[in-house]
Amino acid sequence: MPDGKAKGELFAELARVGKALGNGTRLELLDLLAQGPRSVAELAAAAHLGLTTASAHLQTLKRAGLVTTTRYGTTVEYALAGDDVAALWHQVREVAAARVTDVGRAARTYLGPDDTEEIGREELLRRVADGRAVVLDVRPGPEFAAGHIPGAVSIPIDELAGRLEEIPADQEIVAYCRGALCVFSHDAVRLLAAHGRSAVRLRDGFLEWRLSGHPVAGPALP
Amino acid sequence: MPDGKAKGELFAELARVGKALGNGTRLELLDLLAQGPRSVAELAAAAHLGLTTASAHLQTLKRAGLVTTTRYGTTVEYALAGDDVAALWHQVREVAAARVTDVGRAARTYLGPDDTEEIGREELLRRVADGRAVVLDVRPGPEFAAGHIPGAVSIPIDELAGRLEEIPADQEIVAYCRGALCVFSHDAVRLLAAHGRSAVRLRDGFLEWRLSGHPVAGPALP
DNA sequence: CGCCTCCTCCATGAATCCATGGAATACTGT
DNA sequence: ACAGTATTCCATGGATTCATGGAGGAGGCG
Repeated sequence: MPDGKAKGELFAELARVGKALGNGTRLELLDLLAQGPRSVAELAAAAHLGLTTASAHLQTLKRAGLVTTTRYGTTVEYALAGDDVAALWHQVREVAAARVTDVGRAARTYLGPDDTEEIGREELLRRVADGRAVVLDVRPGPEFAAGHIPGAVSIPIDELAGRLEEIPADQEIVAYCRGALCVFSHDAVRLLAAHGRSAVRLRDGFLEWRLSGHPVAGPALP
Repeated sequence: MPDGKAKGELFAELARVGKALGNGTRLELLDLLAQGPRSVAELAAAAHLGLTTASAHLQTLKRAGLVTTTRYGTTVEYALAGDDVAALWHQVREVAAARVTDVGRAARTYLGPDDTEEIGREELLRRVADGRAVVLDVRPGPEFAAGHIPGAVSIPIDELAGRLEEIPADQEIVAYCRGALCVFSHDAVRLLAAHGRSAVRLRDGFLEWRLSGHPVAGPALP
């Protein structure tokens, strides 16, 4: 069977994509990049990594074709190579959540108790159309700027406690953040509830909103 | 930031799925399993692997939750854990084909020259409905038995040369095999063309047929 | 040109992965 | 219980990966 070598090479090339996904730190960087382009230093800070460590992992991702780089002066901006990569990352999470029992446990540990109500994307649209709810984006400012749900108000989770009065008191609040693995919206709903506000959480987050074809305001990914 | 540990653990758990995809041999096994359940010995033979090597990789896949095992007497049958895993494998291939330039080159080397005509799934259905074409499944017998396109005729590629007369001469032939990375249908179309038959190839293969929600004959995956 | 910022390259030791044989286990049939 | 088959467990050496420091570009600015 002379094609044994060619076949092995083909699968080895495919495995480069898999290898890139085989490290928790890289997945964390990928999750951040799914929200929008970032520089190396920003990514390192957001993921609590050393600069060289972050750079090394980003280059691994780049070699696997999952991210691209653009130079702006001295800074290098990394971005997801395309929405197919975001879809891949989403599918990894889907499979892991469904098949790896420890993922469910780890997710509950990270996200906290299951004490917040969540609604789906269609329900969000319905409540907004009815004028019943305001949509609150609690991600960091730059991520909101890179793209968000149309009509959403941006109050990063760090500033939420001090800016409560900016949210109309007579409306229900629907908070969202990055995605299913993001803790911000959980924290936001708890904080709002503690202040007597009626708040629910969007199931999943902005990544899934975008992947499911819903409209996005602000610059889109290339 | 006290949740740093929990977050790291969560991503590390997710990375177990990625790690499982980070080896060409395992991807090859996954590709075979996407066609239907198989025993360890069958998989080892199909992928030209040592028995212990195949067993070790299959257990890695199992630990990552991508496959399940069922015991039948002394033999252990491995199967994909679900269609979400097949979708993940498909998405890996999509991204790799689009983003890793070497994958395109390796695929061409493996699949051979681009000398065969291919048609899409809808076009296949149209030609069959018109009575113009017969559908030919050239995968090994057990894979056909595990599931196939309704109405397809099974002639494994190894036996095709000796069973040409079984195919009606007045019809066009649409050959398919496992998926986009499977060489059988390419070879089949070349062989049929060399014998003066009018033959085209289904784009992609059975995996994509099933994932896109088209009907399947024979036992389906759990 | 010097100097600063941002990032990449290089080297290193610890840890992990990989393929592979030989031994051990699980189950079947007699 | 015994022999036979299918699979897993175990040990091993070689290769790869990982995090992290320090040196080395690349580009902007005075």
